[in-house]
Amino acid sequence: MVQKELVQIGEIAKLAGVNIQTLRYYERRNILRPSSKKASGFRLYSKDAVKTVKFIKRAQELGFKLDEIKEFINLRAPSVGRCNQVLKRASEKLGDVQEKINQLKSIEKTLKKLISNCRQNKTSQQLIEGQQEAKWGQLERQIL
Amino acid sequence: MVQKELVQIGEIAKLAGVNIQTLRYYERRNILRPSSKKASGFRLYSKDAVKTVKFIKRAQELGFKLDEIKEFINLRAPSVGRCNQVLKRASEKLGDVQEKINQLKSIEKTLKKLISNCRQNKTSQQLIEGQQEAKWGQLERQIL
DNA sequence: ATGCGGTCTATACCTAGGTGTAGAGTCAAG
DNA sequence: CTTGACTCTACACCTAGGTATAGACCGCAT
Repeated sequence: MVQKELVQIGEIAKLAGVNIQTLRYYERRNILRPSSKKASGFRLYSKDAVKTVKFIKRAQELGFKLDEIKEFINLRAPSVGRCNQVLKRASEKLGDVQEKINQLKSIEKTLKKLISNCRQNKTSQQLIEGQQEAKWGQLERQIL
Repeated sequence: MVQKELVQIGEIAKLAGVNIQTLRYYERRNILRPSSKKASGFRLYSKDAVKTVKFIKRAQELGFKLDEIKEFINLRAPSVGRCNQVLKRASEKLGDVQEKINQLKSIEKTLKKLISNCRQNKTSQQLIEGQQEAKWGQLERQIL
């Protein structure tokens, strides 16, 4: 009901910055299907597909597998009808996402300490080795 | 200067919940080396290695590649001496981490909306299809 | 001194997620 | 009605990150 404009696979690939083969692969994996096909077999995508592909790529960088990403994507389209189902899956996903956020925040905190430690080091040039060691030791136990 | 207690590879693998081969693989990749080796060639690890392995696994779930994780780990040990270097790498890493956090937060937000939308749906059972559609459309444009 | 579990190296194999290639069909422009 | 860019299917190949297997060695308890 939007995006009447259909484009070919090469256009989507270029705009989304991925290989054409990747799009065909996503189709095989049932992750992203073209809106339609010409009689000749040419795939036709709505331009929204670009956003979907970019979402997929972003989600991958966040450590989600393609199958998980598929679930994210499925949370919308087929949902009209089985809302309980969506509620369940979405809540699970939300938990995963929040867990990842917490893990990252803990890494963030450690990095910040590492950095501020290092800056102190710089200002008070050449600290006594012993103290230095002790500090690194502390951080080690936090980061790992 | 801590953890004098050295254990064999199988112990670390069991405690960290990974395959023994994985530890040998990490050694080949220079990500995690045993503290020492017996004359016989048996690897000996300090128990801290368990934490390191768990950190590696967590970082992988967050979408970091082994090479990136290696950098994280290297931010500590060899740092005594070249603090500027650490400062630089750590700041870059911090940026990456914060970017990931933001991406995840945006997904989190979308999921929350999806969920609350769905709950409304449930209470006001069977909404008019048109309105329903409109709502899903909105979310789609946010999530992707 | 021997049996048994743990470990060694080396090499082969596996899965996820693509990427490249060949050979043929499509289609708009000239 | 041909040419060049684009696309099709099918299949082979690639990288990262492991995992499995074979054949030999270690080391402690019986």
